Amino acid sequence: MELVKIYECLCDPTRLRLLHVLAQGPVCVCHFQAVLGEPQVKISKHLAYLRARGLVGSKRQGNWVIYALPAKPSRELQANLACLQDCARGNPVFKRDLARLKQIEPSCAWVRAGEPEKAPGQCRGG
Amino acid sequence: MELVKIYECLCDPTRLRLLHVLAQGPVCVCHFQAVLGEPQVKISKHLAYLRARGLVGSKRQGNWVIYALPAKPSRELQANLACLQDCARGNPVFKRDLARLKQIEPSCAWVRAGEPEKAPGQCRGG
DNA sequence: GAAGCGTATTCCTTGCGGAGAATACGGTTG
DNA sequence: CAACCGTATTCTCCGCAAGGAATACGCTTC
Repeated sequence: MELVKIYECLCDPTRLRLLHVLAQGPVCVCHFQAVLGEPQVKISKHLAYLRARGLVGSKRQGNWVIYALPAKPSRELQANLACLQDCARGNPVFKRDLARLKQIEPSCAWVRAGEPEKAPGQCRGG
Repeated sequence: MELVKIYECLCDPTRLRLLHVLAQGPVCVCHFQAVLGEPQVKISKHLAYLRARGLVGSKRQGNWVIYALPAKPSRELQANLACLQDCARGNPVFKRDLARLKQIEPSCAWVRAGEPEKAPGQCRGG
C-alpha cells in the first residue's frame, strides 16, 4: 500500500517540519538548518529518506541543493499534505518554523526565482 | 507532538485496515479476524497498540471485547481519520474489508445494539 | 470446578529507523 | 590545483516494532 509509505514518512517530527515548510515553496538544505535549528546530518538524512520515497524532489544549483514537493503528487499524498497543513495550524513548533522562514525570506528569493544569482559567499549569512 | 503518535499508528497496513473498518462502527475482535483474514495474535496486538495510544477504546461484553473509535477524537485525529477514509476510496483491500463486514453484518447487530443478546455459541459461525 | 470459548500477553528472533561523528563528494573561487 | 563551501554518505550503537508460537487470562456453560 502506497498509503503506508506516506505515513512512514510522516511519523517523524523532523520530516513533518520539513514537509510543512516545503509547502511554502522550494528550500535549500542550509535554510532548513537555519529554520529547524537542527544539525546538517539530520536534515540531510531525513531529506534523503523523503526523496527515496518520492515525497520530495531535489535539484542542484551550484553548491546548493534545493528541495521541493513533487509537481504532481498522488491523490493520497495531496490529501495528507493538506491534512498536515491543517493540523499544523496553531502548533507552536510549526508556527515558529514559518516565522523563521519569513525572516530568511530575502536570502531565499533567488531560490524561488530558480536562478543562481551568484548568492554571496556564506549561505547562513543571509 | 501528538501528531507523530497518530502517524505512527497509521504506518502499518493492518492498523490502517482496523481503523478503516472501525469507522463503520464498533467491532469485536473475532469479527476483525474474519474481515481482515489475519491471525488472532496479530489483530489483538495491533489493537492493543492502538488502544495504548488512545486511537481506539474497548469494552468487554461477556467473552467478547468490542473496540470502537473514541467518542471525542482530537482535532488532529479526526482530520486524519477523515483523510484515511478519503484515501481508502477505491483501494481494493479496503473495499474487500467492507464487503466482508457487510456479509457478517447480521451477527454484528447485537454488538452495535450494545446489548449482550446471548449470541449463539460460535462467534465465527455468524 | 472442569471444560470451552474469545482474547491478551508473554518470549523470542529479526529487521529497520534514529542519532551522532567522521568522512567523502561535487562545485566554486582565487 | 589548492582551499573552501554546502551537501551526502558512510559507520556504529541503540531502541523499538513486527511476526509467530506458546501460554495465560476472564468469562460462560454444564
